[in-house]
Amino acid sequence: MLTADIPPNQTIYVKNLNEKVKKEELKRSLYALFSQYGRILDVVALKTTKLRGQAWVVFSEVTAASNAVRQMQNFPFYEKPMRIQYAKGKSDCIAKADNTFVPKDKRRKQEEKTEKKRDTPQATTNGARSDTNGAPAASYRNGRSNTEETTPPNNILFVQNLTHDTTEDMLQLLFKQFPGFKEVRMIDAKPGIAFVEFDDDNQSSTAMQSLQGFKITPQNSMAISYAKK
DNA sequence: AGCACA
Repeated sequence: MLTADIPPNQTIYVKNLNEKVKKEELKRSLYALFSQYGRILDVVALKTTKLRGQAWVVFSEVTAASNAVRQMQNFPFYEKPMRIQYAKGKSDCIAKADNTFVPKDKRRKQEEKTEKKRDTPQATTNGARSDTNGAPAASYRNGRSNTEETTPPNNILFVQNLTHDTTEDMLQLLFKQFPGFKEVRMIDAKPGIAFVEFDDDNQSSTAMQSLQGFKITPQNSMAISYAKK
């Protein structure tokens, strides 16, 4: 009965939204509002009778979702207090990145008790996301959002959420347009990520800001952070 | 109230 016994999910489910707001505007506003908590990979909203007034916001990190659930709870949004929970299932855009995406035909009994995945994505080389996991953290402050508050600047960027067929050449095309670009490095054993090196921190930062969230496919946005030293 | 990805 407790609506809070849903396990953490990098996607949040938002309800009690003002149904008069048009879908595109709603999505843009949700994106803007929740961006302060981390990288948003997707926002889903449908206006069907069953689904209006609700939306899903997909973050690149579960910790971002956790902070959003806590801190934006009851936030007055278009005159109505948002009700936020973790989503019950995995978003398609995540499943696609996972390679666990199942088209809607086998969707019936996918009740496999998530046993041991051999491709244990355990390798969160991502960088110790020392997010405030339990502490209310600085309340959302509007304005210049410093989304990269976790890892100190580095001339090397860490790129995540790439599709598994992304090549160094593709990334080079994107990053070489920025001054100071040196090289792209990928690791065969770890598909989906890459390191991109620049001459200095300022140049890497510029590239990061410009390409942050860049969609390599309609449903895959690159998540860029500084590499760990 | 309502948990999807047209």
